[in-house]
Amino acid sequence: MGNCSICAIRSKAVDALSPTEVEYLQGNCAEVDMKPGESIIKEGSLSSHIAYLKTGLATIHKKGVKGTDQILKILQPGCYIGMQTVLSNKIHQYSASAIEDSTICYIDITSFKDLISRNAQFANELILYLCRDELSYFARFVNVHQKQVDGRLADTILFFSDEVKKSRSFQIPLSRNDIAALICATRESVTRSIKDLSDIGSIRVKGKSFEILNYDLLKIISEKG
Amino acid sequence: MGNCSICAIRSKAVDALSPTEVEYLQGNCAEVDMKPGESIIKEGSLSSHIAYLKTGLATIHKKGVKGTDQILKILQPGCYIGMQTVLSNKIHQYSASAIEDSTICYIDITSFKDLISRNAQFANELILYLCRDELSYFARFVNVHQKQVDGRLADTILFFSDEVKKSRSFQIPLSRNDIAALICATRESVTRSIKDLSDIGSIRVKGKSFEILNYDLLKIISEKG
DNA sequence: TTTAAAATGTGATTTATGTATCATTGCTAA
DNA sequence: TTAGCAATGATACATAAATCACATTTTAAA
Repeated sequence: MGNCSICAIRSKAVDALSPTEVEYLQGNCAEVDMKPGESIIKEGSLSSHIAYLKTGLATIHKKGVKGTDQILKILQPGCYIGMQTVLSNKIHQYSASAIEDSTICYIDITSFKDLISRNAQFANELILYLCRDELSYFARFVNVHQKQVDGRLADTILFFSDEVKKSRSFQIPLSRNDIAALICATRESVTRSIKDLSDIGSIRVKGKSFEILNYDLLKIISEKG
Repeated sequence: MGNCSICAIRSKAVDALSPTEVEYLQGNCAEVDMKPGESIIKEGSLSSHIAYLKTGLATIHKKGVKGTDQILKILQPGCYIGMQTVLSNKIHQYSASAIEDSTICYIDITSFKDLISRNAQFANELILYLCRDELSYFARFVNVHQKQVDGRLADTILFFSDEVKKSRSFQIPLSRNDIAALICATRESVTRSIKDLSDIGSIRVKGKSFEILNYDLLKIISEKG
């Protein structure tokens, strides 16, 4: 069981809670360690808890008409998982899985709802969170449709470098198939695109290890599509 | 100036306000009539108000790397416009335009924020609204990438029939270009796809007038992609 | 270590859709 | 009405990316 009051990466929403409320939250949440590949929440299952990614890295993914999953987002510490579903629906509308060693806090949904109606500032922070989150999907939606595979792959590599790993040399903890599901392409196209970007000298890739050799060039490809 | 307290299509969130709060809201909002094509909010502009679609029909759209706009959503009465931007950002991240005669209520953003921090139930309803909204984008995101143009067009026709016009025979107040921007295709593909769906006898189309001849067939195309 | 299974790379081929071009229709306004 | 312009339809062509099929590498297991 974690201690929410001293949690270093607790959300802004939790910051808005009173000590008593934090204690209440803490009493109704459970911390779980997860290995890559483990399922955090599952599309189609009944939702009794919402999850909070405390440490690690995860994806949310959703089944499409073709039967395969599309990765909607890479989640970093500080993300709520399943909040949209829990509040407006009884069944999870998407899945989430760890892709690195992660710690998840499962929060009882009734308690969570309780806090929302009791503390307007808590609710307010959640609204901000949801707004930001939705705007990021808008940008992603438009980008994915106006860029071709090379541009989308460049986006992803830059995202991992700039936002996640904060380094020019890093591991992307996704299979080629996963990357394809993320950038809306096929495994083969991802392979070819990695080759393209390597051939022009913008990146060096070995398995899951990526290194950015020419950041500006990669940026250009990302921006022109 | 509208009268929020007797507004027939006011949001659930406003339902949660006290009479005094409704009066406060009313004092800080302005009702505007709009013609098709008129801009409700504009991407890149400073946001001082959020909008509420009282009557009519509108789109939200966002500029992509290619320079052209992608339509993110068709808005029906009861939708908030620019809420995501206003709460987390100073600049509108997307545009909205009327596509039929519409009535828009512009709400002063400071007042709106005020109400959120004063009334937890109001905030709670907004959270529900945002959650539902985001989930709809998840579904749309996955669909658009796993269906081809015929399936996406079928989706759109079914959407207008089932959700908007509640009839098998109706007008879609969008140009071919607009439809293309909505289903992530080109004008030419839309034309071809309309011809496809007509040829198999699922629809009859004349200009902007659509009639569904074989609902089940259209549904199959929508579902199989 | 050896073997099996999964993931990845590669090339050939197909296909859906974009691009380009031009004809036609319909609408707006004088 | 007629001119002018935007929207639409239609067709030929180009291409990005999917699909298919198979080789190779990596990983996991025995």
